[in-house]
Amino acid sequence: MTASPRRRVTLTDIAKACELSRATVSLVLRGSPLVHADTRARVEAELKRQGYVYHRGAANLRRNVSSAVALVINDLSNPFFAEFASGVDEALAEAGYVTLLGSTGESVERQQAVLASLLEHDPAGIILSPAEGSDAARLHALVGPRTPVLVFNRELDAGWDFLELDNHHGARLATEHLLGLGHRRIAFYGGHRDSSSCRQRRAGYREALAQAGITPEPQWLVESAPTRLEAARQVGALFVRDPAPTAAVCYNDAVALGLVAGLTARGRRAGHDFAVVGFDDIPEAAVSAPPLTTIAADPRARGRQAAALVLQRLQHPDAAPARTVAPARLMVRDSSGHALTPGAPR
Amino acid sequence: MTASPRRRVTLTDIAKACELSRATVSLVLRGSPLVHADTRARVEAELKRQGYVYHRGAANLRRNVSSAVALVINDLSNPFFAEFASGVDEALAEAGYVTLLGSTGESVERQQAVLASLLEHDPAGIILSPAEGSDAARLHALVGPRTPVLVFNRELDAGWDFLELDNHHGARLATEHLLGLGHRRIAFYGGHRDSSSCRQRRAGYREALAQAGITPEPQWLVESAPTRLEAARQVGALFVRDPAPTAAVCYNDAVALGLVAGLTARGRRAGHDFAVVGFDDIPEAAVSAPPLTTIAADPRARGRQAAALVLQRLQHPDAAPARTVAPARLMVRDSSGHALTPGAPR
DNA sequence: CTGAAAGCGCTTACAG
DNA sequence: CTGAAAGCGCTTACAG
Repeated sequence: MTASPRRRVTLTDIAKACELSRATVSLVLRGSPLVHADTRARVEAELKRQGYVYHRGAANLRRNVSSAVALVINDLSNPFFAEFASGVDEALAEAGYVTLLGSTGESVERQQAVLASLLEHDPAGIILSPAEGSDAARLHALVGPRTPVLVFNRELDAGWDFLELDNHHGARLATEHLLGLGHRRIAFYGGHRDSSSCRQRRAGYREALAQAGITPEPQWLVESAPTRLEAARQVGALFVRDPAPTAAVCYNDAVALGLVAGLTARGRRAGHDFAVVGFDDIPEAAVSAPPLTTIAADPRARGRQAAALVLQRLQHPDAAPARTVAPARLMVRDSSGHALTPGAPR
Repeated sequence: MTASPRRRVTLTDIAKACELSRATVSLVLRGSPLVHADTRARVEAELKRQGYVYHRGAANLRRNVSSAVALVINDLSNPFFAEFASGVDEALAEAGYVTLLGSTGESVERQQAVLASLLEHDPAGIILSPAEGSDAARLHALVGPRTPVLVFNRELDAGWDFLELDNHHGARLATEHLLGLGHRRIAFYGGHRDSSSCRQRRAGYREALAQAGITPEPQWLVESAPTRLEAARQVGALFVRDPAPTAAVCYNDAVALGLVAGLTARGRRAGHDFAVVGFDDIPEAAVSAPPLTTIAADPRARGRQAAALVLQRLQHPDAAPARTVAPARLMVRDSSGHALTPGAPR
């Protein structure tokens, strides 16, 4: 580790110093059993002495392989995606891959630009959580047939592998939980109707209500951007007319926490006079006040799963596209409160 | 965009199809004005027709440049780092660089491994938020003299650029705010004594207290892992003996939110009978219940700044290492409550 | 304005 | 067990 000059130390430098060919040094690097033990030791000492750093890009170019996987998500400041990215990166690192990060900020145009840029770095595969409004054909034309894509979270009809959360079933579980506690006027709060995950969650909610003989009223369906702040701002919409809902299934936890905050600001208490269920089980859900009843999606585990699926696809490029459904689990905490006492809020 | 075979389309393919040399096609790609307009048009049509994707790795190898920057952080599931990473990625993408992600999970050993792996991908520079207990000499030996490093958040005596938060001043601001509200028994809550950012924040806290003629008692100094959950568990330590503190400066927002939750669990209300100030201003701070008074570090802006600093270093490899201090700003919200009424909680 | 040639740092049959 | 040679996909002086 001499305080060497700026020039990169290459295989050729090591070969020269050891009076060997580059081929032999390369064999040492790749751990070939062909090399004589003494030669190996000499080379390894010299590698260390000169502070050699393997140039994986050059090797990959020659071998026609890639050791990178691109991860394209909406935005890391959404904790769900941060956890997801964390899981992806962890699993990829374990498998010897490096993660190339890209954020779309939920913009279809930025998504095209980001993908185009990442593709130039020759990723072995892509994990893509599509921006809202993505056009499958356009994406497919951009990515081409050589790079496998694992789509996460939002369906995309592009013939790629798909890892989906069980949105429908999760929302059913949430709604049935509230019905079981005696609620009859249950809102579906937050999210945009045109997002596929939101549509699926609403469908599960409607199905559970229908089975209980209930048709949701317009006032029970409140849209909002899927952020805490926006959700907090919309709370008034639930209470414009009596009788107002007594409970809400929320599009996600961010929205649920916003709803809780908005209720507090209006002098109501989640878990006491209004029951709230979230979706995602982000880390804050367990420690918010009150702790949030929610549907666990375990984004970190989903990240690991996405990494595993894309790596598996690299082994079997010609297998049929797979659809994987990640299970949803109800986590009961305080925000959904206790059973409604008969005759309480009518 | 023909549904082409699996083989990669290269410059050579385009050159052949256009009956030109690879050199000319390369000039088209790089936008050289030398090429005749007609030739350019022909080439560009063919590039599109065959779905050509530029292989930046090969070009970089030949040109001896790199278009990647490595970002090594503790963990994306910490929202502070998620925001930071988001800002880094955004600014790097704008400058035409791609972000290589690495997480240490606060382990010095994983940090060595992650860096070694990332270095093999030949990053132009590294943005490193060092794991606790990092050894500067060991890191320097690993990275070598060729790759510039921008250290973020925790000081590291390795002769690299350093972007630091103004921890000392921030904690002073927080403490003076509480003193100004009439508090005299002010705790410093959370964090580990051996982390440099924690030491600096404590020093600012002590300095402000000293200036008010106050010496902190042992009971006022509570250590905890810097997470919400751990912080919530330690709350009892503040109240083991009377008189207990009436306010706390927290190591960071995660800890502050944990403290708020712990207080609630013990029947106390942050902002009413106990004043809480956080540090970082993570997104939740503004929307928690109660909203958190805190020191804004604006991690996304810090991320952009870190990216700018490392890119600037690439232009001036031989300039002296720079230390940049990012300003701290007090954000007053509800968790620090109103002025103590004289004679209230003694 | 275009082409022939060399080379970035590595690997991999193929000889010996 | 080791070496000479070709080649991955690109760029860049240098000629013409």
